[in-house]
Amino acid sequence: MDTIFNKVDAKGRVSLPSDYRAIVKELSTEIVCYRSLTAPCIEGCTEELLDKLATEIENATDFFSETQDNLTNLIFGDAKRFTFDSTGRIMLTEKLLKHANITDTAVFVGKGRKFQIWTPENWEKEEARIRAEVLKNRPTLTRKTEGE
Amino acid sequence: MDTIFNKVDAKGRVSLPSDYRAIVKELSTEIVCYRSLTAPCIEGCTEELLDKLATEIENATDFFSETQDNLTNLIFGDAKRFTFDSTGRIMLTEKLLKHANITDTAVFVGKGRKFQIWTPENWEKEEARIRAEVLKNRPTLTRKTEGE
DNA sequence: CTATACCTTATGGTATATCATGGGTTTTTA
DNA sequence: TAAAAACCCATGATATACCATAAGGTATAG
Repeated sequence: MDTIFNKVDAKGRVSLPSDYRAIVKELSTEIVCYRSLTAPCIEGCTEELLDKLATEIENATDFFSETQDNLTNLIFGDAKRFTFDSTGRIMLTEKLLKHANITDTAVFVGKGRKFQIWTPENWEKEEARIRAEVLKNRPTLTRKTEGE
Repeated sequence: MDTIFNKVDAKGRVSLPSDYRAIVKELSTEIVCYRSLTAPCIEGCTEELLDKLATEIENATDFFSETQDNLTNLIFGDAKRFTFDSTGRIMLTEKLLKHANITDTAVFVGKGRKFQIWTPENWEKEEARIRAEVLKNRPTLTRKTEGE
């Protein structure tokens, strides 16, 4: 949850927001990050969730389907474990940082069970885009959410 | 639940009205707040309610769908947990206060399972708008009740 | 019926704990 | 052996927890 702006220092270190850490901490001290398939940002989650995603893909698509191959290749070929130190920092790789265009500031955006990391500029644009998009389709959304 | 005016101090602290707290207190001491999509106000609810919404979205859309991506970003990127202390206060963030234009007074308005926080001025306008809306529909309402 | 005592709630202030961030040192590895 | 990564400690800022006071409301006793 929440959106948090943290600095990336000269060594490439960045603090994982404490709220984010809290979710993982009980189990371990590591998360998994990979390049987003659809946006110029990094995605992160627990390894547990990624495993779950793997089985979901296996169930959802044909065993021999090209789609499954592509998705698994893209995500699992890219995913890398990051352990955070006693102060809660991780060191992102060049590949990830470059994909998201991050240099000195990382924006952590909560997504429930996973999160994303953006540059301030790109996130600002993305947020505006989403808001416009959702407002346009609001009737549908309202019907769905009003169910509860 | 009625409408309650509370002060916001220099640090952004504001007392959650006791009636509102009572609903949550049995379970926990925290609520979730986020910017309203459609109005200049803050919305609040229990985390439970937000989780429910999240699972609904997960069920209604598939993992890689753009809709799911948009909704989870919008909801969880914006929402933040607020734990209230022994005196029942929470500390609202700059982002939330700014969105609602709140400086020194917060108006709490009950909305069933959730609530809203307005400035006195904006709430006055909103209430007038709602009243006008209801009056517009009054003929229909009257015919219905006269039938009994 | 009124006045007082008690309880709840809001609000102001303060201290403590937590977190993000910077720098230095050691250990690993390429 | 040089560079990078893991580890450790220091510090300033900030949020959180706690205490004290004030105000309003209710119940009970006189």
